Amino acid sequence: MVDMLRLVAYCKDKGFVFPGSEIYGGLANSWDYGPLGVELKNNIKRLWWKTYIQDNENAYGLDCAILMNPEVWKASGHLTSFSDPLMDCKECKARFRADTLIEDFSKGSVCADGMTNEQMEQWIQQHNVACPLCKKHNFTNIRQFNLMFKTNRGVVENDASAVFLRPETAQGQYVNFFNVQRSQRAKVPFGIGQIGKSFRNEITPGNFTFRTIEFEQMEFQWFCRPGEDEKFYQYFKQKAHDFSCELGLKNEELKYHNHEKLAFYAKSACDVYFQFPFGLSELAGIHNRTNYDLKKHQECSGKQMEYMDPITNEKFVPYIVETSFGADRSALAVLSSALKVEKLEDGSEREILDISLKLAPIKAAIFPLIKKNHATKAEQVYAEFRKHLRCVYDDTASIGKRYRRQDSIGTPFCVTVDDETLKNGNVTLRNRNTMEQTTMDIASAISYVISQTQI
RNA sequence: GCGGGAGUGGCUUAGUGGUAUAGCGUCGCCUUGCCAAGGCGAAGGUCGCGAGUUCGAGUCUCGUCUUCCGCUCCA
Repeated sequence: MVDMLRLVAYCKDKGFVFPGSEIYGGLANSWDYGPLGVELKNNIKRLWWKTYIQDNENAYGLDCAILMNPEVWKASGHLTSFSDPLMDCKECKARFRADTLIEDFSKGSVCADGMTNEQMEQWIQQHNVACPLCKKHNFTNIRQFNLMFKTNRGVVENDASAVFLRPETAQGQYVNFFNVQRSQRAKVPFGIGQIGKSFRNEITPGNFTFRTIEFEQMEFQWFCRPGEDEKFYQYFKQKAHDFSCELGLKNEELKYHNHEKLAFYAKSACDVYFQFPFGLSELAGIHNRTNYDLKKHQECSGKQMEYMDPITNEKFVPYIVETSFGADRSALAVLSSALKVEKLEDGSEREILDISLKLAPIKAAIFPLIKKNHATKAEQVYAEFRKHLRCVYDDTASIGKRYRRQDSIGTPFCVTVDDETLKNGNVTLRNRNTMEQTTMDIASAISYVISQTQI
């Protein structure tokens, strides 16, 4: 596997990923997908959609608003658990939560929950609270650290108009549970999925596109009867594995970790880990969230969230098994897994993107064998191909160099136009995986490439 | 957020206070009948950004942004 520096350089060089706002010196943890990157990511999203929505019995798509009623985030717990009052010790540089400092110092006799930041600062000063690590008394002021991005609705900046950019897409599926159920006449168990951007104000440097302040999630929520949740949880663990393999990730690059320490909403949780160049890290998560979310929304909204089973006439708040894939992480995993560097005999190196035919950003490249003899015909062939497939045309340099260029970005098929094409319309189709060359007419070549590469 | 490195055409890089180097890549022409051949030519850099010191700064100082390594944090 290539190292991270090489991968980042490759991505910029070929047009997969560029640093965000680069001409202004960039913006930390933001990246732009280039011409090839957007094709790759779209292919990944299409494959996910096909796997989880299209080719899945009783599953429905959704595309929710990024800005939601702030009450949603109260109900989900994000407004409290995503927001920490932080203080740093100026002496030893350790960081603490102010409420934890107070509660630990008072041995639990003081509850800091109702205190304002000013009150907490005052309390810490009055009681001469020492740094638990270095025992000194030199804290910074409280800085409110909220993982959610806040913005304002309307023209007046005040708390009444504060709205948040969603930190996960899942809540959109939860609040629309009955809209989907009713409009689609869906029966539990059924699933709702969506692909969309989420935003988190992360402080951690990000390992390229692995952790960014703005990222795309592919989330699928399966709503089921209480008691069936563990069965479906096992089912979706297997499905996540199958999808990872369909991305072209190899068995030995994937690891599974069942959580013992669980988040407040989950009954059981499993993460899919991928061996990234910087280490083993999370690619996806499967969570049995129980009926926690819908019950919370029932409490907070006052709306009934109980489903009436039309066959048994039972009423229950559905359990939810969530499968959450990172779209950007998936793209990064695919690139990490596929990029190979070959050492040649003369000491130079060549890059090869050994990516699956379905995910390849460019499906075919069309070449005239000799520019001055075959360019006109080749341009016509290109015009035919691009009606059906994402493809490119290249008439520069030698034919071998053009093959190598396409190999370096994972293009599965190269189509060469030569004298024979001028005579009888046959082109030469070269397959990157097998290195085989076959001759066929243009229409057959297009059909064949479509059949091999479409999702 | 803390500590320490780094930033010169797309990439790699020379340059230790006196007019900005080269290779690769890219583009054009010639050549080339199938896996990075060859020849000729061209474009592309206010040296991350902003101040300061100096007659003069890519080079020294300060700030700032980005990035890498190590901590810290992490639904």
